[in-house]
Amino acid sequence: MPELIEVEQYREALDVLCGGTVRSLDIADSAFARPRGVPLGVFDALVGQALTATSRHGKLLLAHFGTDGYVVGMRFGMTGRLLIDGTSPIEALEYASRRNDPAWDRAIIDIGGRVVAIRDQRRLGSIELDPDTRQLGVEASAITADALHRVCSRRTKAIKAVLLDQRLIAGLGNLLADETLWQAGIDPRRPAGALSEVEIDTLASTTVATVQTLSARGGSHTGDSFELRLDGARCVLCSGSMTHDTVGGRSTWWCATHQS
DNA sequence: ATGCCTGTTCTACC
DNA sequence: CGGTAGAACAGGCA
Repeated sequence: MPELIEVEQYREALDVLCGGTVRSLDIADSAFARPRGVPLGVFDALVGQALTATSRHGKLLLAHFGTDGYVVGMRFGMTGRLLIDGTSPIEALEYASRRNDPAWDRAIIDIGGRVVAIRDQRRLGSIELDPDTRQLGVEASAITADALHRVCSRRTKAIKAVLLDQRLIAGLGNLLADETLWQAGIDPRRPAGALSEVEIDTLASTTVATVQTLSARGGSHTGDSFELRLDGARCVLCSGSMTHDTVGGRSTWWCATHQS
């Protein structure tokens, strides 16, 4: 997605509309709604409800409506953007088309006359009424060493796979995970449970710092290792050679020298 | 033309 | 229970 940094930008844009009332809600593509097969009519309950607050859990953007506790969850897949009156806090996503076609608007909500749209070329995002946030793990942007220790403890799968598992840690995507491990000097293939206490401490604080730094820079693609994601690249920290393989099911780049 | 891509979810299998 | 691999979803770009 849009990783948590981008979704937070979407949340801030949406938050401006708090106080407005839903005039209409249109989901253009029924396949975009979750859970699969849910009748689109359930979303009609939102019409007439006021947007009271916005929040975010990992990559899930939550819009809270009315006094009855309606919550709309929005996911943005690989190429989803949030637009308000046709403009988005993120004009173009890495790895997405530079085209910007209104035909890709999968859900449109009129809140107090302002038009909120989820524009998603690839349709890997979704919208859901009252999503179950208990399925999501600890928020990555504020993860503590204790929380990371609990998540890694006795787990045999690769640390990169743990960082990406939204049920364990919510918010990190492929770029943030690679950048964090690169900054922390940890090999993405290491079994999570084999990390030392010191490495867990380092990884937790590096995760928080990386999210903070890249947020200030403006996106998940602004990490110091992002430009090293190509064959033959040399690590800018130690001049070791960058390695590319699949880890945790995702394309992974790391420094063969200083990440151990 | 083939492979690749900031994601999630499902099945099959060990 | 834990974990892995592959496919599916989908579409544009190098």
